[in-house]
Amino acid sequence: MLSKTCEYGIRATIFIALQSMLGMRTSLKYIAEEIDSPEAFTAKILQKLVRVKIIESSKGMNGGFNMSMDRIKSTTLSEIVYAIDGLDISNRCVLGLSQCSSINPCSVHHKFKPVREDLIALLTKTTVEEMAIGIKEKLAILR
Amino acid sequence: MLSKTCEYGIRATIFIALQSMLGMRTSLKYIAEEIDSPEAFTAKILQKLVRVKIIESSKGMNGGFNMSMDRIKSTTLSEIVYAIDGLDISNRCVLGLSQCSSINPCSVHHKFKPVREDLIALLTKTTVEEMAIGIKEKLAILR
DNA sequence: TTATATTCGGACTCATATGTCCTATTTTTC
DNA sequence: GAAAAATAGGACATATGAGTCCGAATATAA
Ligand code: FES
Ligand code: FES
Repeated sequence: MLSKTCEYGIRATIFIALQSMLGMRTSLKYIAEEIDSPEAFTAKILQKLVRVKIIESSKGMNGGFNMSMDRIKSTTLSEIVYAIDGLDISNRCVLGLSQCSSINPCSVHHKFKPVREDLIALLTKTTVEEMAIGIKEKLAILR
Repeated sequence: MLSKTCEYGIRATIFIALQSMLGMRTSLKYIAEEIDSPEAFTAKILQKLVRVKIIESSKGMNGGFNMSMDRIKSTTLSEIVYAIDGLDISNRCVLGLSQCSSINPCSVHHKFKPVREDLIALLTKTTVEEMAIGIKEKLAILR
């Protein structure tokens, strides 16, 4: 469904947002511990998220990653997924046809379309803020 | 979502079913042409489907693959997916937590659960027969 | 019985995803 | 200015998924 890269990326973003909401910058090391991910690999993913400006980083002592309140409120799951895994999740034919189209549909296209639309709605409507609050309120976990 | 192996496996099964409904056994070569898949790789996938008895094979001249009318009617998409990709699609946490559970949910569990249930319903309720008829009626394509 | 057409299955290759390591760069603290 | 603490980024390593090759087994037809 999602690549591991993407899974780590989402969990890391949620944790960074949570810390940012408490006014704190977070180090890679702490992030990797808290989301139970390989540190060096997570570093690569965070670099990517910095480049697309979903999160911010600062080097040096007391450096680390953070997210602006604006970004926390406006960033949706879909942006993270698209940045890391691309558009396949919204576009790709379930049966692997080179194009997914209602005009030349595969054998499950018509049944699958609404399910996929629900999935896309989930991604585009779920904000990082919402997820971070879920963690804060202990309604969800990150590891 | 589905592995390529699984995509090829499903498309091959649909085509074998279609041919079986016309009373014909189908050779690997013809299957690979019709579903636009690499022949040797498809062979491996079909071997697996034979082992789990979703399709049948016979060697030698005029050999090939076929499916009993019983199997065509009773086999669902989910059986093919589970046989090839395993249960991950129904079980795995979207955010990669080691367990997906409502008691210790990840940040999207509650929103994702109904979508996944719809997906599982799609898989368990869609029969090979239904898909083969769709191809026969030219309502869907295989390549 | 021999030639031919087919699947079976093991060993291999290739591509991509996942993950590690090491050095450079930047920033803060002393 | 030097030491320390952090991210950046390239090169490398490993695992898995995707795909190929080839000989063995089997069935049919002449
Ligand atoms: S054509 Fe296959 S999902 Fe749309
Ligand atoms: S816990 Fe993540 S999807 Fe259920």
